[in-house]
Amino acid sequence: MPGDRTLRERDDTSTRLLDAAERIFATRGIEAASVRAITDAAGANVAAVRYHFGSKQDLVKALVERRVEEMAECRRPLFDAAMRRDTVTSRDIAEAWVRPLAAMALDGRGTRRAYLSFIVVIQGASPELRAMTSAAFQPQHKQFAPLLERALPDIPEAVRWFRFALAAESTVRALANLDRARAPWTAHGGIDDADVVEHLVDAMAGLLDSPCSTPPANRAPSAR
Amino acid sequence: MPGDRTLRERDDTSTRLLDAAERIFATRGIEAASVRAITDAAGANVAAVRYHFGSKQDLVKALVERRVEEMAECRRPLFDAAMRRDTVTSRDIAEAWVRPLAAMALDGRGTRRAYLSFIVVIQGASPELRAMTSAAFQPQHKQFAPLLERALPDIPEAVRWFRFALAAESTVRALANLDRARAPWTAHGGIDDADVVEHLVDAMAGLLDSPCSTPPANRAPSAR
DNA sequence: TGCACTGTCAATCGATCGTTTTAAATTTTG
DNA sequence: CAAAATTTAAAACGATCGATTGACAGTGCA
Repeated sequence: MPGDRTLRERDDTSTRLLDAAERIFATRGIEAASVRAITDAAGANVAAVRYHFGSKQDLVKALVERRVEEMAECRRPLFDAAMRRDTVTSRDIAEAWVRPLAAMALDGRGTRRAYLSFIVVIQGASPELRAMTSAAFQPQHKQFAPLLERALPDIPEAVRWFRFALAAESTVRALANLDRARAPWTAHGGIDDADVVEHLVDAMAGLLDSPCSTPPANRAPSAR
Repeated sequence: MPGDRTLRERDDTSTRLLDAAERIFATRGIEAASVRAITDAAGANVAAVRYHFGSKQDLVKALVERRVEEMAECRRPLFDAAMRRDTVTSRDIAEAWVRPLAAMALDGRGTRRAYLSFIVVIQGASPELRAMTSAAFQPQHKQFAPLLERALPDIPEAVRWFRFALAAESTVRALANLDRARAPWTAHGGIDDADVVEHLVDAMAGLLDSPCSTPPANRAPSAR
């Protein structure tokens, strides 16, 4: 069955552009990667970007959205299982967050390995692209709120969310470094990629579980 | 005493260039910030960058090194006090790492507040600038190794260092966001800047202290 | 006063960027 | 097959970039 889009990856110019862009953006950064470098790698003409996507920025948007739903579906069973538990632990949350990211970072199909690095470099790009990316992943973030409330009832809500956001971004960056040229800043010496995932789960769980040293009532407790 | 360089900040063209560059690099990123935007903000000519520093990249290097020693001196008393303790805790390590960074991020003098953001945007720049920055801060990283060994004797060394590098980079980024336009990704809703520092210490301590789920002997224990 | 040095300036270099136009080639469709 | 729609290709546009030049003004010293 030729043209089957579910099992076999397509080989359109459009798809080749997306794959080349995902890889080159991830390694060089958004601004440093010229559209000519991308079209050359894809074996296409410079004008192909305008024809298929509109502009360089629209190409970035298409790249972000290409895999958002894929990751949401990967996370859903983990997340639902955690929601169904009687007692939710920080480790449950950490696994539901990290595992789907790790699946993407360690995937061998196509250019999926580069996706997290691509998402990370967007955070260093224009505010408009940052906002677009955050909006695309916001649903997957927000759904963790009830889990956090059940796992960390003694932590103030603002601190809960601060910790989750901190750990969430940190794990994304750490997993992105598996594909990217490792930042010397976070050079994990001699740890297998698979073990990095386990250590990230440990780290995120420990970060969330840490006792809160500041008094919970910094603002006057409203009545009661 | 005119020209006193220890108490009063200078107002050279060179200094004005450094200050303007620190602020503009931090907000726009290294590549997106043109030397013309910097020289305009500094009230100088485009050629001033070449004359005083050599090139745009040399300007970045000069900016990094301007405050490295300043932060090392700020950290030294905290670090030495931790070294002199009989028992070292993860919280001691977290404070010795975070406090000097927070002092820089919350400083009101000059453009110091922008320095951490500037360091962060370098991590998204060229590999050469990244390597240069990492080398500049490497001494301050490496000195934590003996503290980590004493505080976390049951954690494998590679995991210890992985966790420290992860927490160290994460706290830098979080504190940089206090100056920068907050990334929506890590929007800390309604937490004072001073409280963010305390929450970061808690988070880093918890991250370091987390139990290690992977067996310590992944590689065969050599003899003994 | 004459000279060397430091610092600043306007002007411009070559290169590269994202984008656009126009037309040819290809595929689809009637 | 022929017309229509889709896709690709070459060429160039205007803009901006970092880097560089050479002239000009201020300074301190002989």
